Order: sequence, then structure tokens, then C-alpha cells
Amino acid sequence: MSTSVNAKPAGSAARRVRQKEETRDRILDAARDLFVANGVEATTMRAIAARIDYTPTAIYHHFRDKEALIEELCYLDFRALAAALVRIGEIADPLERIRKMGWAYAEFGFENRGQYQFMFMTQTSHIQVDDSRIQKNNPEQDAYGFLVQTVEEGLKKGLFRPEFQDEHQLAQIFWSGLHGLISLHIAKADDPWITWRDPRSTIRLSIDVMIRGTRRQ
Amino acid sequence: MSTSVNAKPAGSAARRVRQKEETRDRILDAARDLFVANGVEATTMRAIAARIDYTPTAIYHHFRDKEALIEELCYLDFRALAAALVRIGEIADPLERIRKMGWAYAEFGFENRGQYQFMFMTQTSHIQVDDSRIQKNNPEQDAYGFLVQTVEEGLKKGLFRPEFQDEHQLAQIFWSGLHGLISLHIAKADDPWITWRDPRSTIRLSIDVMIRGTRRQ
DNA sequence: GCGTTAGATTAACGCTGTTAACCTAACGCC
DNA sequence: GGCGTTAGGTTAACAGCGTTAATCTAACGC
Repeated sequence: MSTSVNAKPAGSAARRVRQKEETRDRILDAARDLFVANGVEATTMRAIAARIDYTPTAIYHHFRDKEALIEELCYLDFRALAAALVRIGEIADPLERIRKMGWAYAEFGFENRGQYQFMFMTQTSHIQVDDSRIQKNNPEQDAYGFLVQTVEEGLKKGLFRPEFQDEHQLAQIFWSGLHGLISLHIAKADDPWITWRDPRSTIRLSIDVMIRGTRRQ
Repeated sequence: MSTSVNAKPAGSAARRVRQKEETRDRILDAARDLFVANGVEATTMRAIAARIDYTPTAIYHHFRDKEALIEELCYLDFRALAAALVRIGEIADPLERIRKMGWAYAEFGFENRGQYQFMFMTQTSHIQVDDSRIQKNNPEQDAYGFLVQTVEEGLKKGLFRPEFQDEHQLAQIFWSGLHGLISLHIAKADDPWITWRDPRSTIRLSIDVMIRGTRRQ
């Protein structure tokens, strides 16, 4: 995954700016690699710096502190997730769209365990992506808003059983059903206590269960 | 929640043993309080020691290191969870038992957010409760085993749709449906991005969805 | 050519988990 | 009853952590 969102600026003396952005991106790439490999907590600023042959202090010229670095990666990953879901928006039937979204969401989680972990499995009460950076309800940027919209469409078409009235509550049921399996699989994958089945097969069944359990008749 | 599992030993010169156990329990109680209040990572050995007026080094006479201390609390909490579920075992109908177990499980999670977090939401690939300490499949000690047994009973009675054959896979669907909501609520409770609904109400609906989605006809 | 600027470095601070060395009170034993 | 042994506790210290103040230096605009 490329770290930079926009193209680099070109120009005569604006090379400085470009070089600074390149350094910034190298920091982000190194941080992502180490976060994914060893976890956020276990990754030190010194290790990130060493990987790109800088001193730890250099990072602080690009990011306020370690938390700001994590936050920036979160922001990029939330956009990447939304981008992975967005072409599914073309599917007309809301239920079928939910099915495909769920599948794509789970795939993102299993393929990007490290990112998934610090996007959804760590307490982020203060690490919050600035509202101004991700446009709420824009499907290209806000995956949760996209799901809520799809559920709302299904509600309007009367596809769900009458006890479901609230698009947020219903979206949260779908979301957490998938998140539960993905996150348990990430946290407890190596735990011999649990006899794990193939997670993708369980995800498929789980989506079926949730759609069958919520749709009208 | 009491930390000690067994009664203290009584006797003439075995007071030493009893006193050591009392200190050990005070360490565990202090650690639990701080873990729950501030999280595992943010809680320092020095803070735990200070809370009971010992030096940090004293803890190391009772626990190998911080990880062993966490592991001990995990062990106690897994037993506490299983104990909270065990009287539900009396309910005859497996589906109704699953419903009640789910409800009790979620209640445990919402009421013990700190414990829940380090029981199910943190990577425990090395922190593993010794197999010899919790008896697998004993409902009083192994909550997951209890769920699998209940699902298995339902499978034998033909209560589930034919595509569900595997008691582990089905148990994992039920478990992760609840875990998803509990863990998202713990990790993202303060995130203004998500419009949260009352979690207990969503849990009730979610259990209904999963039972309706899996039961025969 | 020169003052200014900004990315990078060196050195250090306070904090963390952990350990070696020691201290001391209570034990079993003669 | 005195004594070596034991074990829970302390003091002091180590290496490594995130972070920061002071400094160095190379390139910029004028």
C-alpha cells in the first residue's frame, strides 16, 4: 500500500518540500512495517528511525509524537478500507451489497491484521482521526457511513423484519458479527484452547446467518 | 470479586505461608484495580507496589514478571466467567440455554470491561493460561467448552439447519457475534464517529438474529 | 556574500520493567 | 537458648523507552 495520498509537488525551489514529504513517507512506511510485524506497543521510535537510518529525534520534526504517527497511519488505512469497499456500492440489491461488503471487509481484516488491530482493536478515545480529514458519509472515505446508508436503503424497501427500525442498530449488528470473528482470530489465533475452523468459511456462514436472521420472512 | 480461589491454610507455623498468600492477594487486588481503571499497558509495577505500600521489587518475589501477574489475573477471570455461566447449564432446551449464556456473557463483558479487554482483546500468543490449571470441557472452568457442548447437544437434537454440522464453527459464530459488539463497544465507546445504540438492546436483538439464522426452518 | 531558516544530530531527562546485592526477622535444630 | 538457614523485603542500579533542549549545518532568499 502506498502511503502518500497526493502526488508530490514539483517546481524549482519547492524541492525542499518534496524532500521533506519523501522523508515523512519513509517514516510512515517504516512505522507501518514494524507496527504490522511486531505490534504498535512493541515498536519503538528508535527502531523506526534505525530502519531508515535516521536518529529518533528526526521523526519529531515530522510528527508531534508517537501517537500522531499512529493517527496518521489510521487515517490512511481508514481511507484504504473505504476505497476497497466503494466499488461494491454499484450492486443494486441492498442485501446483496451487504453480503459483498461483509466479505470485502473480512478480507481486508485477514489480509491486513496489523492495520486492523490498531484500527478497531485498540482503545482510541484520544487517538481520533480528525473529522475534517475524513468526510462523513462519503462512501469513498467513511466505510461505516456506507454500511449505515445501505442498511437504511434496505429498511426503506421493507427488506427487514419489523422489529428492526434503526439503521444504526442494524448496521452495528452486521458489523460486530464480522468484527467479532476477525478480531478473535487475530487475538487468539495461536491459542490451542480454541479449535479454530477456516475463518473465511465461518465468515461466509456468519453473513448468511445474519441476513437470514434479519430479513423479512 | 475475591481474588483467592481456595481458603487460607491454618496451622501453627504455617502462618508464614498464609501471610505470603495474603501479600500475594493484595498484589493481585491492587493490580486488578489499576488494570481495570487505566489499562494493562498504562499500569506500572511501581504503581501497583505503591498502592499497597511495598517496593516494586517485592512483587517479583510473588510473580516472575509483569506478564505472569497478568496471566494469573486472566486465569482467575476465566474461572469467574465460567462460574457466572454454569448455573445456566440447568436449562434444558439448548437453544434457550445459548440465549441465556449469551446474555450472561455480554453482561460479564459490559460489567467488567477491564478484565474483558485483557481476556479477549489483547494478543495472548505467549500469555497462555496453563492447560493444567483450567480443566478443559469442565463447565465450571471452561466457558468456551461449555458453549461447544451446548451447540453439540443442539446438533444432535437436529435443532439447526443442515448446513451447520460442526459444533466448533457454530459455537464460533455465536461467540464472535457477541464478542464483536462487546469489544467494539469497549474500544470505540467514546468515538463520536459511531452513533451507538444501547448495547444491551442490541445484544438481545443480535442473539435473536443468530438463533433465527441458524435454527431449522 | 550573508543572515535566516529548517531538517537533522547529540546529549540528556524522567520513566519503565527488571535484577544483583544486601538486610533482617523468623524458622528448625542441637 | 543460641545459631545457621531461609525467605520476604529493601536499596541501588541497569538498559531501554518516549521525548526534549541545545546545537550543528546546509541550503534558501536577498
